[in-house]
Amino acid sequence: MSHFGRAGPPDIRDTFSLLVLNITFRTTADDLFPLFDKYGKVVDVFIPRDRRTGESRGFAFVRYKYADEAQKAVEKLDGKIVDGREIMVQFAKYGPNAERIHKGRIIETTSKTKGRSRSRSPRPRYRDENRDRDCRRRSRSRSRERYDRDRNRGRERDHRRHSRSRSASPDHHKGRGRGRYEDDRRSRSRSDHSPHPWRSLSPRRTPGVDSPDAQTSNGAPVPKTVSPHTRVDSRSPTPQRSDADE
DNA sequence: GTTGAGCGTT
Repeated sequence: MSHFGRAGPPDIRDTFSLLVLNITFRTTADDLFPLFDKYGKVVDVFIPRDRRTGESRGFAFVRYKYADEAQKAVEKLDGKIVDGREIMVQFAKYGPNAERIHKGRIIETTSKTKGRSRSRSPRPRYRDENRDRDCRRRSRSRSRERYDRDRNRGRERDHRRHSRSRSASPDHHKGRGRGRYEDDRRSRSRSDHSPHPWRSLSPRRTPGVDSPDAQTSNGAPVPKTVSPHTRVDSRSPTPQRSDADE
């Protein structure tokens, strides 16, 4: 009973799962256990963490033995400042198994409440009036993007391997982008440095005849067929890419 | 070393 989650689900017969959100990434199950255990009998505390980094995802699941205690903990701990962050405690909606949830929901209002005869709303909506709104409004940033991207990458990694390896991959973009970037940079560098070297030189050096002079003056094979098209240079070395890419 | 919407493991 020291490490929750390590031993897996101990016993979920009549336990109520509470979802603790907005907890710090440093908060561990051991830190939440005493906190939640104070308000009721906590059978298990599990904090889903990343498999790659092992860091907490920012939410934890607290399993209570009795619904009344769980409800009490929700009311008491919801909005409590833990580790400098306001945590949000609410009943878990989605569970590892749908059956469990179905049962949990029923149990939530029939198992232990039958003796209490207390009609409490299974849905903690009361906290949506002042807490949720404030909490959501107070913080919302690009973190979701990062997580979303991370999750997609880890999950769709297999999928992408099977179907498509190229599309919108930052990794690929970087690996291959370098080659293209070099070309692009080369062409752009020229463009930036001198947008039209032959042009400014041709008309000035040999007004009236720029074709023959441009060739020898620049020293580079620059026929009139490719004068204003600077991109052709960068696209030339990668013809298949353009075909496969788009 | 970081981040902040949401829903879980042997």
